[in-house]
Amino acid sequence: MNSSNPRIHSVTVADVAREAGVSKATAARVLGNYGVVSEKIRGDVLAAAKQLDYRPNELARSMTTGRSGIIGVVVGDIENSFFGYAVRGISDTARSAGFNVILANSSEQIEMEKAAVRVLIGKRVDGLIVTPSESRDISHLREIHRSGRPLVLLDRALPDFDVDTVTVDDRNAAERATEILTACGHRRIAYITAVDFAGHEYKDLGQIYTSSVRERIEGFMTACDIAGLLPSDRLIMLGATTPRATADITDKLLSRSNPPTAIIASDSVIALEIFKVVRQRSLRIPEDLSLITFHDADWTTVTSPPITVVDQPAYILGQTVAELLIRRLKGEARPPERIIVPTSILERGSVAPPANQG
Amino acid sequence: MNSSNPRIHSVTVADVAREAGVSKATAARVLGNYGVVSEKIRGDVLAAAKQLDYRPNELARSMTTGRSGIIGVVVGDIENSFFGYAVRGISDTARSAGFNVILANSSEQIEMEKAAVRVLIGKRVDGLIVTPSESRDISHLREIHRSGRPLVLLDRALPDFDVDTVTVDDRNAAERATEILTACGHRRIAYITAVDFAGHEYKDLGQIYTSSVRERIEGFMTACDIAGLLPSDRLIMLGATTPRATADITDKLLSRSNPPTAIIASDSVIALEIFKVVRQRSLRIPEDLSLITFHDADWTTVTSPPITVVDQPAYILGQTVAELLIRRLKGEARPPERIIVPTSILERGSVAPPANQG
DNA sequence: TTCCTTATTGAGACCGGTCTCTTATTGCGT
DNA sequence: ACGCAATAAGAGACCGGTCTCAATAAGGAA
Repeated sequence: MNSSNPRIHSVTVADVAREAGVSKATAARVLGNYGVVSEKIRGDVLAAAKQLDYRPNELARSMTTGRSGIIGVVVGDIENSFFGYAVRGISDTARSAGFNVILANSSEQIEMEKAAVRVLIGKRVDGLIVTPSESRDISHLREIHRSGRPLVLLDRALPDFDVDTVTVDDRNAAERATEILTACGHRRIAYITAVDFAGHEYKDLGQIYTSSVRERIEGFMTACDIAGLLPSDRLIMLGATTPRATADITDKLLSRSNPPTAIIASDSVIALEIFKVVRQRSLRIPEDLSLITFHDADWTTVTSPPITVVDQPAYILGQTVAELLIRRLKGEARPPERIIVPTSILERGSVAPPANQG
Repeated sequence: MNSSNPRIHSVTVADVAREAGVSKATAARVLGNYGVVSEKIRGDVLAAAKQLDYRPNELARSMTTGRSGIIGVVVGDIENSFFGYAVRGISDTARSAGFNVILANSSEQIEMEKAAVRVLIGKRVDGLIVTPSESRDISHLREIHRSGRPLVLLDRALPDFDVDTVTVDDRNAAERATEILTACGHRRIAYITAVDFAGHEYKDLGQIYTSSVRERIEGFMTACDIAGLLPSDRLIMLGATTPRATADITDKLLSRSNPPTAIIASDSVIALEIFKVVRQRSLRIPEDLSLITFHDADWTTVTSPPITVVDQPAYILGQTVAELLIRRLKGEARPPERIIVPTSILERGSVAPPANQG
């Protein structure tokens, strides 16, 4: 990056000091708002600063103080409105506490996540908020922690990593959602999630390295078991990472000789695609297929019928995680906390008893 | 912010140099990847760096180079998915060119916009991308420009401010959208926008300080005039800044003795609210009311009927604006460019001839 | 009036990099 | 074998702030 950028010369404390006829140290005291300075001198320096239009260089300030006033945030996918709200919650909370936010996207890929963390550490962020995309390889997270920088996990807990964490009650939510379906009479239910895995075929939980996904699947299976569903009628589908993939998965599912009578989508992006496929096949919701999705996305209220959702308070989640981090940043020392934010299920019109069939 | 944070001591070039038994300058050369160093020494230094787990301090690097590798972005409202896509376009483009992004939200308020710009300048961003919320007070933007930092305007042009700008063809888009309605037989049409103004009552264009809004209104009015609508039947509504306000405006509009037979919404957030109010009043789209909105939000395809939209290529817009900025950052000197990205209208099912009435 | 305490201001080191300028080596032509 | 150019490594200044410590001035007690 050999730029011809002719180094922008900006006004420094030294310039202001000269203009005001005081030492650099004194000018710095006034401008940096620390130490003690007489009222007269303060006035002089301020006047000089105004005169020269002085703007503090936060970079230089950060260098000496060791504090950058920046919080690094790594999320899986900003395009997903769930994360959008969460990020907004983080930003608002951070700003009102005087912090800025640098955002990075991992696309749910561990390598991109590691790269993002490396960059943020390089930028000397004061602390990090991460949505870990895997629970297997967390060396980079342990490293953050070891370096003394506060870290808070968002939306996904890591079992063997004891650090501040804010999640929703995924297992319970999935269980309750599934229960609604089984109570309604559904005996063959699919759960579609974005987690990918070589082969796309679900075999057992050992494959699943993302904690929230894992918990949801556990909740789903628990509810299925309680209702006495056959294991072969619990259809767990992985790999809905793109609209195209989601459509293919849904298509395949609905083309079976014994298709599921209900589907649970792990996020609203997936649900939207499912909805489109269903409509394209001229199936009716909820008569031919019941649908429940995680996240109360805006579109779920304007479809016909509106969609029953697991409402995750994304904004609050972001707010909470930011507050936790900021408290650490302010020096609060306490054992790691794991906050679980409750969800609620908003029953709308997308669930009905299945049409009777084999 | 008196933190008890015990300054995190990190490994520096000096530490690596000592470990490798070379001078600081030499270590810096291999670590910073500049200058010439013999292969042997390079190996030694790299080994020492690995050994000590050296991580460069980007802050310090930025201080001397004067370049931070950060692009500052100020948008009106990240929650609006239009901006969401645009920001994603910016981030992706920036990252692949080696830049990071700091995001700030102005909530479409000029004072917050100014504050955001001040903070970003303080952080010594290399360049800025701004969605100006007003075209009246742009002193802070002129200042950025004067300071030698590249600035590119996104989505909204500023007539008297000649700087790189990327917008869509708002005037034309609005005119075409309106034309679709008039051609269909509509004679009383409302245009609802988020721009606020004391009194909320539209009087004339002189009130409108946001260029894209202004252009759209101009396009709207032009099409109405061509179709021979009475000026009093061009209903321009300001102040749809919150869901609540939008609902109120829509309610008031539909409660008139002579309600409009068609509505154009200036963004998808507004349209969503209009849709909800319409449905709540048990009116049918398009039989009782035609609706067109700017921005092809995901929900517009899953309603019954799906909504006709002005498709603004938000991601491309973001990509383009970032590319323009990065070219400047790399030292390209050329007269300011104003790029206008074309939009297209996706005709779906929300427009039909009005039921005949007064 | 003299000494000590307290309030201000100044001088200069430091943060962790980059970069210029020197100095010490090495290699090549003749 | 000698001189000169090219190459590699070292020394130290600098970026723009913060912060410690010393120096000076003013005020109060004895």
